[in-house]
Amino acid sequence: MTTSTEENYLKSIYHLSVGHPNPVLTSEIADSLTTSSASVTDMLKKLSEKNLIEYERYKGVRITRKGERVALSIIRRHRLWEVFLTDVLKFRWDEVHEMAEELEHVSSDELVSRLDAFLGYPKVDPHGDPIPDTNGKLFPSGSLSLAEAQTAQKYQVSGVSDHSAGFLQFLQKKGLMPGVLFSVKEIDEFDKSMYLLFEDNSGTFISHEIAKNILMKLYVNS
Amino acid sequence: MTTSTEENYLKSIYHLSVGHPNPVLTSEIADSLTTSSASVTDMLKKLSEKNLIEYERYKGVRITRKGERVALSIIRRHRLWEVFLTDVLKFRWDEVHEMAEELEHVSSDELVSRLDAFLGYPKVDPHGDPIPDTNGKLFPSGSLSLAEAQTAQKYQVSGVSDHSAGFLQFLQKKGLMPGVLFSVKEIDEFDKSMYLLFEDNSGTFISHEIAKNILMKLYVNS
DNA sequence: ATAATATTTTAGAGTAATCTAAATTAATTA
DNA sequence: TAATTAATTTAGATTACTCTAAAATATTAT
Ligand SMILES: [Mn+2]
Ligand SMILES: [Mn+2]
Ligand SMILES: [Mn+2]
Ligand SMILES: [Mn+2]
Repeated sequence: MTTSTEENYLKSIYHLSVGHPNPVLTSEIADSLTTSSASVTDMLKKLSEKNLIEYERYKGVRITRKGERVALSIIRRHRLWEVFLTDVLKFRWDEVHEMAEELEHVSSDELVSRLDAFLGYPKVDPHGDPIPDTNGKLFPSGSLSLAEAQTAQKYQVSGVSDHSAGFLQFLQKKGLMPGVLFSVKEIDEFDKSMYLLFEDNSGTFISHEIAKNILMKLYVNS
Repeated sequence: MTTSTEENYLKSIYHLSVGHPNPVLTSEIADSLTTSSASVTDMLKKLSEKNLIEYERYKGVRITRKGERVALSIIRRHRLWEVFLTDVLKFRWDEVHEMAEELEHVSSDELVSRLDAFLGYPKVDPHGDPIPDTNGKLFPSGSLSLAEAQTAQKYQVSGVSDHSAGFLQFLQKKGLMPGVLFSVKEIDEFDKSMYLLFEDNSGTFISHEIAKNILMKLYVNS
């Protein structure tokens, strides 16, 4: 039905769409897939023909419900495989993306659903991104940026908005992985840098630029 | 380096080669991959160019050491994924082949080696076929056909030579899976059909045609 | 509003894999 | 040995995806 290439395009278009009401531009897709605009135009015609996107030349592209369903199913597979790679095969969170990029195209639905069950129906992937359910429903995590954190509050790291291997390795080193509890001891009023305090009373210093790419939630004792 | 298609061709050529000293014929490859002879000829030229096979037109094809190494690495991946699918995700042995056929092309070597470790370094796949090691070494199982079984001997099912889903389901029903112990109660002198006796004193009847496609080993108490 | 610039599309071509039909070569039969 | 049959290869097309360069359209600046 859909080729791996079509799936990658749909995923890219979906990710570029979410939270942006305007149509996605040809050049944005080309950038995100590191391919030429000419190739993108060809593919847009093909996806449009299959009613997976709405495409008007020179006007950009909007994903349809049908296209979104395909995109979410690939995203589900991608994130479930990432959980498998970290939790079961013990890969680091900065190593799993490339492998999941291949595994997500393995076509069996039954395989995905058994994998989901084996992993214990995880809600988020190793980067804190939510895993769509079988019906393509995605529950928003309600996270906010660490840059918005206040002192005298307890927070929990819930994800990242920069997924690059370098950034992930940096956070690993700092101990800022999803799940980790912390409070903000001090915020510098000039450059907005922060000193974070962990549960064990150790701490770490992070710049505002870094903080912007870390997601967190207010932590409430259960 | 090698595309999925090239890998499938090499695997097919390898399987058709093993135990047959004569070169593999174009038509045999076409049959085994259900493709046209014209397509096979094209691919043979390409694989020959890459020194993965030795090809002389009209004379058939022989796999090189280099080609064999690639084939064995794909076979290793295929069989390890099959173990994962049966042992971990609890698929039946007749369901796993098609999925493994896709998973075997996922390229990460580190993934394969972690999977191997997670599975406990299995020696054989769910169908009793041996799993090549990292260096592409394949230890022959030393199995023989159930058709050669004698009465008053204790045997263990060790594999199959027919891998079709129908045959596997049939054996499942009969309780003749790899690992099962049995002895032969009776062999009909006219049609060579057999009555097999299991450990729990239950038994089953099988024709000579079926027996030929079941592999076994003499069982010695440890 | 016109010109300059940026973006997008089209044109034309290439690679990988596939097919059918025709031509070639090999094997079998008479 | 010659004719017939079978197997294999070549020729010519097709589909999916990609590229560069040129043409078309849209946006921005003067
Ligand atoms: Mn992908
Ligand atoms: Mn992820
Ligand atoms: Mn395969
Ligand atoms: Mn197998």
